Amino acid sequence: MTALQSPFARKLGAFVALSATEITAIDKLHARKKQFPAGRDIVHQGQTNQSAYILASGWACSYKLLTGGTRQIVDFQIPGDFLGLRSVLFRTSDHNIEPVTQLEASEVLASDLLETFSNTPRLATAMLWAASRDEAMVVEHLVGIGRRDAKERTAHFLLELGARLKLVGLGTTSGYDCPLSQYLLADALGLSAVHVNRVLRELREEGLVTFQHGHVEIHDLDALVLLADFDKTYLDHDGPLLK
Amino acid sequence: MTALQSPFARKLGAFVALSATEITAIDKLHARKKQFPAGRDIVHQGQTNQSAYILASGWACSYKLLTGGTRQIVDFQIPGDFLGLRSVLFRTSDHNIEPVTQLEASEVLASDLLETFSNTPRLATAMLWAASRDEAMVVEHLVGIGRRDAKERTAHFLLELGARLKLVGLGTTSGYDCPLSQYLLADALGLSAVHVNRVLRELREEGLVTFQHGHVEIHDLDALVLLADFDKTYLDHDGPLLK
DNA sequence: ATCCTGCACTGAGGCAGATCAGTCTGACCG
DNA sequence: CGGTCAGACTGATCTGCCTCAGTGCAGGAT
Repeated sequence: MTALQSPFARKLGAFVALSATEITAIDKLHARKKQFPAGRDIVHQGQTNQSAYILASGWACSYKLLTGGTRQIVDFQIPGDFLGLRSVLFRTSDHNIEPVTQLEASEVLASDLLETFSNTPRLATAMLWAASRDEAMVVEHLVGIGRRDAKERTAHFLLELGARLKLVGLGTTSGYDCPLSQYLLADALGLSAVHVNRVLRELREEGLVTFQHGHVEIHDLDALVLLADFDKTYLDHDGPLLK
Repeated sequence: MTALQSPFARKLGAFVALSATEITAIDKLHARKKQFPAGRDIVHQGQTNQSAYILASGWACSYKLLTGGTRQIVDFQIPGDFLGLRSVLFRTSDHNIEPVTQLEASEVLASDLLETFSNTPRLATAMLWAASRDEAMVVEHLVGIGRRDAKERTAHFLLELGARLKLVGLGTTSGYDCPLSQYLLADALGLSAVHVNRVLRELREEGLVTFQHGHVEIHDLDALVLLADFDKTYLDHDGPLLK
């Protein structure tokens, strides 16, 4: 797989039209491929001098732990996503990253990243773009948890995930495979697992969307978008923004 | 006021040691100073080709509106903060920005920003740093709204605000001036104004913190930090990270 | 001097969603 | 082949916070 076809390069290319030199620089970031088993955290809160990773295959989630044992999942990462950018920019990590499935990722050292920025500065701009998109998603989650009720929130979550997966070719408008358990969903949506179960049943019984056996099937996209007050402009745009 | 003394330059300087050329570039971004009255939005959701602003004095808030009329305030901005970065990076804004007080800000056009990045690339890296810090704050709010109860959340909010203001010289460990009404607080914390009032009273009666007449007075920092499970590492670090 | 408006503040009652305490199913295993 | 273990699922009960419907007070307008 060449860099241009890697999900990560495709994502950056959507923001900044990439030159041959820049593609080579991205290639170099992919040098150190590693495998991780599901369930064992690869980054811990408070850990210092941590590497970052570019996710090639599998799903991960980033979460924060509170004293009291509860956790809040901030976001899920899918292939092409950058893991732990903040852990390397600041020297210490403020969150944990746990593989949801077995996963394959390229390790990126802090020095690699800063060197890449200094040699191919447009990639720093591209990363700023990508980070801003991630921030927009976190903001959307914040709004969801603060102001949407359980059903709207769940619907919104499933729609956003679908839109993201479609962008990297892992889903269609009508559905996608999703390895998340209801427990993980609960930790992300700020609900109890019990309630997630109930809400999923309601959405299913109303003929909007089915999430069973690791597969999400969207039956009535329009009704779902309406229910969730979903606006995908924050994920989407056409063509590189910087030539 | 020279750029080095402007809160914005001070903030970027905390991430990347700035050269004379870079300081001049920041100076140029401050060329177009503007005034805005309190209460009238300066950026609207869905607006395209919007400028960004560097806040020189006064407070603002960024929020999202939901169909249904409720809003969620995502964050407050204080002097030195960058307003509407996402509105210029993506061509359309996904949020609103409202001045909380009368404010003074320098307008930054999308072209100015991209030109600055291309001429002084290290500033793109510095902005990536600043944006990541902002994201860390949004993540902290997400965790707060998802997993902290009203009292913890309010305490955490007041502590974070204090830490941020201290960094730009507008507050001390024992207190700071704060022009936010309980209604604004409610919109930010995902509570009703009524409940904010109750929580503030409880915090006051327990001798932890007083918020009255536009001033926050922290009486028992340690107890407050304990209650809120507050960890300021995500805001703090010593010295530029990139020489 | 009084009215008016905005903000702080209070109590009663209701509901969304949590918690508890289970059952049921299918996958894996010795 | 039964044992066990994780995840999906359910009903009963509890609770945090909201909503509604107010009062009190200060500063500015008339």
